Amino acid sequence: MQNKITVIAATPLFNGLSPSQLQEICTISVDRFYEKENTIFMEGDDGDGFYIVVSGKVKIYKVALDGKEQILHIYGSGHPFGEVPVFSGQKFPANAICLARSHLLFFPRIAFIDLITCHPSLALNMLAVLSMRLREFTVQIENLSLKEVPGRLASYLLYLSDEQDQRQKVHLPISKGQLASLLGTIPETLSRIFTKMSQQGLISVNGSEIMLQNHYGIKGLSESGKI
Amino acid sequence: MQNKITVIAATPLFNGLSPSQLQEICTISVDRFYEKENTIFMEGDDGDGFYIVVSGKVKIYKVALDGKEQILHIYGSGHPFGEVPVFSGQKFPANAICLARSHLLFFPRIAFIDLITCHPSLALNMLAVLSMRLREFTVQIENLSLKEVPGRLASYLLYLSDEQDQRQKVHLPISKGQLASLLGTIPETLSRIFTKMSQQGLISVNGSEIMLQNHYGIKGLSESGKI
DNA sequence: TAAAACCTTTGACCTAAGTCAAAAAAGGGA
DNA sequence: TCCCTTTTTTGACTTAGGTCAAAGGTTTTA
Repeated sequence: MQNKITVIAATPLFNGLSPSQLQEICTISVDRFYEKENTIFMEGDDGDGFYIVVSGKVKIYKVALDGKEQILHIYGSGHPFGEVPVFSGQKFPANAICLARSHLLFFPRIAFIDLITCHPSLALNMLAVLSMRLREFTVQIENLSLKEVPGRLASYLLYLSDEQDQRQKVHLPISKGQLASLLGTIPETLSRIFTKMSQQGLISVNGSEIMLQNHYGIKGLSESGKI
Repeated sequence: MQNKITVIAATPLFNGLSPSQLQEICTISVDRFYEKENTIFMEGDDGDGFYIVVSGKVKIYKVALDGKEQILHIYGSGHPFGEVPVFSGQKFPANAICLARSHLLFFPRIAFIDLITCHPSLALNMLAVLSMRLREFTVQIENLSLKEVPGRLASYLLYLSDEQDQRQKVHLPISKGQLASLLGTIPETLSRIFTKMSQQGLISVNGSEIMLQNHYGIKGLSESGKI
């Protein structure tokens, strides 16, 4: 299981831990394999541990009664998720499903809490992870409440540009339908906004490749939130 | 400073700590007093510690360029806030202002991290606090994205009903203008929805006293999210 | 390679909720 | 108590974005 210790060592959550501590962490983790579309957990389930993505892609989301969904996160290699029930003692607040064949590590609650209790720096790392997630949520709330859909799309494109370290061209890592759900809208609306932004010369779209033609204009749109 | 140790002892964050540990916590905390409308910190400021409300009321919020605001939390006695920069090492992700004369305790970052390092149960408590906050944010995102304004208001009234342990009558703890901002809308829209829900016999409104006439109907509205 | 299944786009239409303006009501000193 | 300020409500209007339906495109699979 070469992969496993490599991913553990590269995960920010385990930054700064000694090799023996990493080995300990590796020992308590359990490999879990999922096919595409497999559900990992559902809102309201009891959580007796959390996960880290080794490979694949995981979607964390909420659903309304009418079926509309809001994506909270999409996580790839190295990202932990599902920690809330571990520390709050409550149920999962959202659903998790695989968007691709995935290899996850599962960390059982009890063993992990023991580990945290002995290793303060692991506790501080986990506090940092949750804090970063809180920050991400404040951004998402700001986007949903204070920006219109074009502003949210502009923000997302800039986020991708930054993440992929590409100033000109970005690649959408998910389908446009899923992107609509991440941005709190529907595919039809997103499609129209891609068209409008193309007409305005801000971007040009070719499938899931987006050319950022006017970085400055996109930035303005993302900050003002309105057209 | 009788108040101070009493509040510290009653705060969930410090649950299960020994009297001597509580004393230690009391020692590192710094009293801070604010008038109504005083700013505590602003988005982008550096944070070198976090706060707990002893008395008064604090609003955590984001603002758009056009001045529209979205309230993230309103905190009263016993609630900690402003922890994100302490653990993430980044700036404050939102603004904090007092809605009334307030007495706060400030916990300097360095001293508190030392304390956490020595007391694993304090670390676990803080992890629980952040986890609960993540859960609250998922609810807020769900409300903003998957519910219409009447559904959000219904949810909020049920939340108050639960918190105030009053099945029939609830008291709005903030002005209707601030409530609009908490629910991600504007005062005019909120006012119209109060009127509509009254006409439907769900509630009756008398200033900031709301009678819940049809608990079952309100629940349905809050769950479906749509009228 | 054809056919099926799925994803994306376009068009026509509708509606929740925002904007602007003004009136009404409620607090808060002096 | 009265006046001034702030908050809340009401009305007329606009609009972002959702709904429904159908047409192109892609990708998968048999």
